[in-house]
Amino acid sequence: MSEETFTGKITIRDVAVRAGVALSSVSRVMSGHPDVSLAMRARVEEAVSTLGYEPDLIAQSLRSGSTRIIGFIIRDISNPLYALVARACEQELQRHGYSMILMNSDANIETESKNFQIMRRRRVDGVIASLVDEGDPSVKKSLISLNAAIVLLDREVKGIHTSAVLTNHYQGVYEATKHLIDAGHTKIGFVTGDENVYTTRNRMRGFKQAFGDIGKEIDESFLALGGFDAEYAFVHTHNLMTSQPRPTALMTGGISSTWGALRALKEIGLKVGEDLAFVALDEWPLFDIFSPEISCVYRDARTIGAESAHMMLQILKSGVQKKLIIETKFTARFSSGGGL
Amino acid sequence: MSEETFTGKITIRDVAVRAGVALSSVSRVMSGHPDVSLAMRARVEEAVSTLGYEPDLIAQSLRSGSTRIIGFIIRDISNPLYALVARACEQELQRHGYSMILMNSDANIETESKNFQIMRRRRVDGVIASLVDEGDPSVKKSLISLNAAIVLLDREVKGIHTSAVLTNHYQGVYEATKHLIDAGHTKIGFVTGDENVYTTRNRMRGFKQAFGDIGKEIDESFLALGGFDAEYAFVHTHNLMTSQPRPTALMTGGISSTWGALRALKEIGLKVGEDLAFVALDEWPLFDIFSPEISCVYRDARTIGAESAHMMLQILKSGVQKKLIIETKFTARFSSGGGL
DNA sequence: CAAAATTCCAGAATCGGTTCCATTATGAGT
DNA sequence: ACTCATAATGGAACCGATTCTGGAATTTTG
Repeated sequence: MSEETFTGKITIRDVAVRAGVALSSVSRVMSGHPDVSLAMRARVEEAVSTLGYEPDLIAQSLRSGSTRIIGFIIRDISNPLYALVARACEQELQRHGYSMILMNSDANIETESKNFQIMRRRRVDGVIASLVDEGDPSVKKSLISLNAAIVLLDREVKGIHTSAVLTNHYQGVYEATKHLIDAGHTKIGFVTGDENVYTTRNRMRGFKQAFGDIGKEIDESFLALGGFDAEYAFVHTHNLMTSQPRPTALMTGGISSTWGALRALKEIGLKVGEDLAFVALDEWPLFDIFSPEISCVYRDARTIGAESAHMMLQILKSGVQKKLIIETKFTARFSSGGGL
Repeated sequence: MSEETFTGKITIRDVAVRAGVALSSVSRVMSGHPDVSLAMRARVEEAVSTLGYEPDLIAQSLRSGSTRIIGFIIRDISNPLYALVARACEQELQRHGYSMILMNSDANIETESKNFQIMRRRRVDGVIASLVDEGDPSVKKSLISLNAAIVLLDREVKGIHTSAVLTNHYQGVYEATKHLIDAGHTKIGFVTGDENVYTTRNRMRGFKQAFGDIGKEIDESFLALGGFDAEYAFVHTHNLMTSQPRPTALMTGGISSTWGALRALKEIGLKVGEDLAFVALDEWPLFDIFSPEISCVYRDARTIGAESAHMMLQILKSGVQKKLIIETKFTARFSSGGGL
């Protein structure tokens, strides 16, 4: 009685002593090994429940080589889209007995590299990541030396075969651009991150295709593909919209970019849906209370999160790697009118 | 050469062999123990760098008893305020060699309880948590049996002394309410979560105080304190604003509540700042591009995150527990006008 | 009823480190 | 030169589990 009250940490040893059996027998009972008699099972279970024994996951990890931890590396969890992905992913992992270690790379390739190193040293079973820059030479090394399962989020690394959840931005952006072109726009600004990631390249494909359809080239001077952060979008939206000639329509890729751009437009005094046509790529849950309503290309973040977890679990269980494409959908609202 | 290329995992043993010294010596060099000669240090370091040895954190954890992992349990990471807290916290922990395991309790007391159990079994060094319900009997047990450092976010648990980062909601809500009362409002609706958490109780104190100042009691029928989720806020805002008599002003506590309430108002067709005065408790980063602009009570999420990490590190280092109060600030904008 | 097969369990090795202890080599003190 | 303190090192125990091996007890078989 008094022992149970005061003992700091109950180990398998304590259980073995209490039940009067060997360590190995306790282990067998706990893991459901067949070589266990009914009497043995009963004795051990009695001891386990009265002592309140809970196996130590650290010790199990060391011995088994599996930590049941999945790393999750993204640019910034405070981006609502990533937050939704992370949440859905974590729930799904939790359900299968895995925990998630979260790290923000902060759009910094060195931070990301360190994150991978820590994941490696922590011996995580896998990493789900949205890389800062697919092309950086350090990335390939990080992924290989990680020595764990990998699922990429909207990324492709040349020369390495990994599972990935990709988004069909192409379709949504194509439709959005076509929508603008059909309305009469040809001077369309585009503010988003660098082409060193799949996301931007895939979006640009859709953008170019829509122009190609009418036999036109895009005007490079209306492009600002330098960063996903709000600050970059703010500055370049400001520049674009105060230059001559200025775009009559604007697309922004990523929620932070959209935020930065909308701030710039507000400061300049341009009203979306009136003074210019505006389309956001990636929708954010609270967009629906915006006024005027924002036209956007939607993708389901929850599905992305849940599917990335599934793919991870599948690799861990059966080694099967695959790519999954998530569809996007353009919805025209008030903001993509006007501007002409 | 060929060994280095093919070997799967390099252990301290490999290093010891390569350097021709004992395991314990390698360990001493790695940990910076003083009992190491210059020659020894050089030999070991040579071996370490040519083999690319990295100590295994699992093994270190098992032996040392410290995992250098901090658990982070919140209702929902997709709440932007929590996301900002988590991000700042993670950065600060990372900087000091700690990693963060993230878990969403999903506003569910049982999920939260399981989360604590897993944290315990993973032997995390500490947990930073925003509890679902301070009063639930299981919570106290969870916290005690966790056997780790604890920092609570905006929570107080009776009978347990823990560190905590608290917010002075009182002041901000008091000012906001006074602002509405001064404008002539007496029928003020309040939609937020349950009083089983410090956050709501502290907010209600400010709310009541402002009424007390003018010798009035609050009207309980305008209160809806049942949940922080958007759905609850949507339903109860709808109810409140379509009943007779209806409030002329509305306050919502928490970003999800604000979202749900704004959706309901939009659906009903009531314009904030005109048809009713509106104040949001908790501001989120993208508020600034809203139109009309929302009056709100602000608290700095980044500071909360960074400070919670600091407090955690301090407990771990020196065992010092303390409470910290974060101030709030009410800013009147367009939305809190009108309604009369 | 003896031999063979089965069932069940204890003991030891192992995962990859850290740390205590004993031992040897070195230098200082007288 | 001899003792004593000090510095540096190797060896072994240990953290808390899992799993392999071998043997005892029990059951099946000829």
